[in-house]
Amino acid sequence: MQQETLQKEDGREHRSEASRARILNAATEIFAQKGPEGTRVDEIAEKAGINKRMLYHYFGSKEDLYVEVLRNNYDKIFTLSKKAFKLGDNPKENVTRAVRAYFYFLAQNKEFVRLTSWEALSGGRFIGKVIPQFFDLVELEFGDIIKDGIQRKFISPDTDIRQVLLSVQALCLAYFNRRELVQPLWREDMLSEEMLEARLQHILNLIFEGIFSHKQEGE
Amino acid sequence: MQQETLQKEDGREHRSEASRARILNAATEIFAQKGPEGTRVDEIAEKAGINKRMLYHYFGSKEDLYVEVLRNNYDKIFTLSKKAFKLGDNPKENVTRAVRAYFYFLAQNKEFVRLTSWEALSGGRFIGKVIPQFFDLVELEFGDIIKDGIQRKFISPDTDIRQVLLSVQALCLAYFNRRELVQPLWREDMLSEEMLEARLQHILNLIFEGIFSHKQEGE
Amino acid sequence: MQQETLQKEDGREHRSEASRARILNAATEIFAQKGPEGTRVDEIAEKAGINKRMLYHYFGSKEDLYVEVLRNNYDKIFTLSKKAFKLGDNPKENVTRAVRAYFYFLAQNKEFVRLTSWEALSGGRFIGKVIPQFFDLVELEFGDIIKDGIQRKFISPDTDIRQVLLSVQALCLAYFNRRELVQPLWREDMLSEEMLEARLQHILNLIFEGIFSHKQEGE
Amino acid sequence: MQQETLQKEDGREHRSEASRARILNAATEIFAQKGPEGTRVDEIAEKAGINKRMLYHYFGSKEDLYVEVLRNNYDKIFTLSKKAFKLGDNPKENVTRAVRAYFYFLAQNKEFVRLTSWEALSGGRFIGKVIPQFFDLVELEFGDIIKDGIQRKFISPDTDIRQVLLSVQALCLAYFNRRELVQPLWREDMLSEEMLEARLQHILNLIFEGIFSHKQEGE
DNA sequence: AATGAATGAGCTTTCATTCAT
DNA sequence: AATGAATGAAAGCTCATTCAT
Repeated sequence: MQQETLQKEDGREHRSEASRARILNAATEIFAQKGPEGTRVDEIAEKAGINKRMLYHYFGSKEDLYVEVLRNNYDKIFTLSKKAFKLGDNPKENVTRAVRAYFYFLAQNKEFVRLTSWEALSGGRFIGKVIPQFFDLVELEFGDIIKDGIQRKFISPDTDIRQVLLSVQALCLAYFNRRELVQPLWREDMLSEEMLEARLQHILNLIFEGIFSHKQEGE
Repeated sequence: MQQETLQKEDGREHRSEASRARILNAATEIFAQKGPEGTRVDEIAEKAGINKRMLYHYFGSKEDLYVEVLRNNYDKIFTLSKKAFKLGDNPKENVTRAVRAYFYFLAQNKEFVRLTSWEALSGGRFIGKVIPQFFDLVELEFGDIIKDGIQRKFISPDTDIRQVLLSVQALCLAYFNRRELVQPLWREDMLSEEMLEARLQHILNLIFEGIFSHKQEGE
Repeated sequence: MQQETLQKEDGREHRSEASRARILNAATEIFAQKGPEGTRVDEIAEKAGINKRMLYHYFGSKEDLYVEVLRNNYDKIFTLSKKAFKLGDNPKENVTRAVRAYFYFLAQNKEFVRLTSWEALSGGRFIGKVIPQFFDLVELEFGDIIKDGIQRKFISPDTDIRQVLLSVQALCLAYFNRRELVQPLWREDMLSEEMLEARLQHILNLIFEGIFSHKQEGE
Repeated sequence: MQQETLQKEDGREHRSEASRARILNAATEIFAQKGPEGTRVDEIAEKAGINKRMLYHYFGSKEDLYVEVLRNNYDKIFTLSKKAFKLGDNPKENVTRAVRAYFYFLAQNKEFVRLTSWEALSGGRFIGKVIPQFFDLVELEFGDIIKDGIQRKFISPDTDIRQVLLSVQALCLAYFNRRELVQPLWREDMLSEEMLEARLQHILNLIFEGIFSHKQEGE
């Protein structure tokens, strides 16, 4: 079914590559918006401006196309994690840098956020085909940062790294995930630069300090 | 669409009520599992052990049934928030009590968690019909707890309550939401009593202290 | 199926007779309005204010009920024809009397008009069960009137009686049949006493004189 | 609903047009036979020899298809009225020509006759979507003929044109409408050339003379 | 490489009818 | 005599997929 086009380095057939890309873009947008079940093949074809038949020509089936969309999006974060998560000397700065990178990646990849959520709800039914040993690749690198923080005694030694990873992810993702639901109640545009930065600072603050002021607590 | 068969005090329509309830239960389970689009009416009917026709008799349409399922589940958390969020004297204890109540409510209402998520993804398309001014009703009460914490100077005055609410919700929900995705990587059963309590402690710790030990930081 | 209630002269069970009558009335109205295919059994039951089950108890099936409705309505015109079509001495008066009787019968039996039309369209599918040798019983008597008119040389001897019957029927029926369609174009209320009488006069005039004035024609 | 596939002058979509036409033909026949309620979409598809899906592709819904069938048939009589109802010098000939044209149009358009009747019974529910200001377009032109007859003093000045139109229509339509019902009683084939002509002559005679011989009457 | 036309399986919904009391 | 609850068959409609060019 899944006809991988192998003509990448022969330089001919721009048309075909272009068509394939347009399908993939359209599919990404619609799958992200409506989920795998809610998406209609016709809608993708129309949005891509190509004949529905080509979609099957290039991707084999609706499901295969969806998987391809997932792969494509996970490649992005894989790339990010490779680049942005260098381990520096200062654990706090390491965490700050990584969370910031992750948070703004999500801000700029709306589709990624939603695709992840659909996947979470379908219990990773499809993602398994993309990343057999799935977990957000980010976690690997980020895990190392936490480990390093523990070794350097900045973070308590009995910290469960998995919990931390889950929490950081949740704190970042939720802002975008629940945005449509809560936007009506927040006055400001939640995607404005200021609000994004405000959310990031809230997250970092939470991670480093919690919300309870320690002087009070220490009394 | 004839939702409420009027009780003519002759006590005979138990059957009717029972059928209605069985449909609602089956629907809750399947809608939670597969989402509004992925759910098949036949499957609900089969699971409820009734003729498909009755489903339309009692609920009018698939969509109306879904909305009814939502309403039913939101009633539960509404009840919870009324009961569990009394404001006591100690802000830290208030928060602890509320978070614990919310977290264990989620632990015990798997369907609620998933229904919420489907709704978030569909941009609250249906929930609007249930709660016109939608937001997790919990937020209202929980917000008061935070406000009180600020007034008593346990929480910094420039704290954005909305951010806190979003974060607490995210920290609790994510554990159940992403469970299916990450379970393979965690050795223990994430729903065991110990693990649930461990997660709750992690969340409370994060809220009160953050993950960075302050002595280290303070050096 | 068709359970003819045979308790007519034992005087007991008024309730049952009453129920049967209410079903028949409701059915008559709705069948006349929407036709055999467009009618819903539930609607009849609701209008009759009885349980749907009784409908089956008394009439066996939807179709049998429809046939019963037809029989009931044809009885009316049968009765009419027995009463109103006495053969007098003056052919013109005979015709006038008969047409008037028929026309006003239609005016007062809206349902009869419509039921006849549905039957005509279904090719007498059901009426066959009521009147094996069907034709509007009126025709028999009216036919005699025309025959008499011919014998007395008031009507041309080569007149085809069947054509005349068909025409008279058409001229009367059409006024009520097409009323809903043309009413918007006629200013007056087509069912007012004046307009009814006007139509009757037009029909009689047409039958006796045609619409072309003979003086002109004779020139 | 995508009714008109735009001709891209490459002449290839004959198939498409042909399919559309076959659906329309099949639909016309079956809707005429069984009425909008009695018609089954599957039956149309089977008769047209196409997949049911295409019917929805071309026409959107069963109801829209029905409306299209109506439009299509009313176009025919519109065309007729444009062509056949020229106003000549002799009123009697004008009427004769028009009635003949109308009568034979009905004889040759069995479906039109029945579709009109279904519409009349449903109170013009659908026709409204086709001809907003509905009335048989014929009436317009025919009305002019009568008016002209009045002006030239061939027809009495107090004649109500609406009544005449209604009557002429009724006299023509009824012959075809009630044919199925009365055919068993007439020996001859009512659709034979001779019988058609006989009916037309009867109608014309009725219009011009009435059925009562004037010598008798005049005595 | 690309397309318009077509399809079959399956979905939601409706309806006349019967069961159990 | 009367009823509320329940049903199976079939209706209208949709969707991913393939055929023919």
